Amino acid sequence: MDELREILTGGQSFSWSEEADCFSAVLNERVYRVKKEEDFYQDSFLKAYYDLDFDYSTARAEISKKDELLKQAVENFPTLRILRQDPWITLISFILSQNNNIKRIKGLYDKLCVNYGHEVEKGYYSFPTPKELERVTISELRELKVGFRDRYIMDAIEKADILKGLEALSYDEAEKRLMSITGVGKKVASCILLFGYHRMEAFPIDVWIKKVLNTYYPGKELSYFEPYPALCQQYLFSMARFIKL
DNA sequence: CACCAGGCCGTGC
DNA sequence: GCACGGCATGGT
Repeated sequence: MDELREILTGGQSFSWSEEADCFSAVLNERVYRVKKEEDFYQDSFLKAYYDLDFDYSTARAEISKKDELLKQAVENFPTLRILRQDPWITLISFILSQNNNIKRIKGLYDKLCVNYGHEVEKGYYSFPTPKELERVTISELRELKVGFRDRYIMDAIEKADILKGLEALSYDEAEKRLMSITGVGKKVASCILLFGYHRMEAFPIDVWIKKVLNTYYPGKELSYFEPYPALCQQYLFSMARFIKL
């Protein structure tokens, strides 16, 4: 279950909770419970969510050839993948993520669900829609301990319509529109485009990746990671957290 | 006490 | 355009 833990709770999604014998998430108006990779094959929603159509084996082979660190990464996380998440959920999730750590982001995510989402099964709450958050006040958000991100969330709720139609745009144009939301900079935008729109050309640069790039790839251009920038980035992110640079 | 976490904003140059 | 301080919160 270790690798599944990295994929589901390692920082690309905050929807999943680890329970005694499974991982659970409220998505698509119901609770999903999974224990292993194969559990994703049984349900059409989870199949798409788990990105089963992408040719990961070809990508892994190519990425392994690049260098020793990426080779180790592929060995350590043999079934790593980029989840196909809901754009709205990724927008708010990654606003919450800034200058924050994964454990606390998850805590804030859950508070939003319990306070503003709806119960789809006893004790399980959906992530609130823009409409459910329509009447939220900035002071209510501050009480949930989102901190300085309160006004960013407010702006995101107001501008939620920006998310519609981004699929059709070029990466740069979509990024530009996302960055018109206060609190969405280049890094958060790249996470939304990657995890919410499956834009595999994204390369989110956070504090972990900065350390990896400085330590293992000094002077290298990002084009080094072509043609799988997002996957290389995700492998390196997992490695950085895994090996604790 | 310090420093850090899937950063960004506002200001000053 | 780039550098820098501030920012809420909780953990180490």
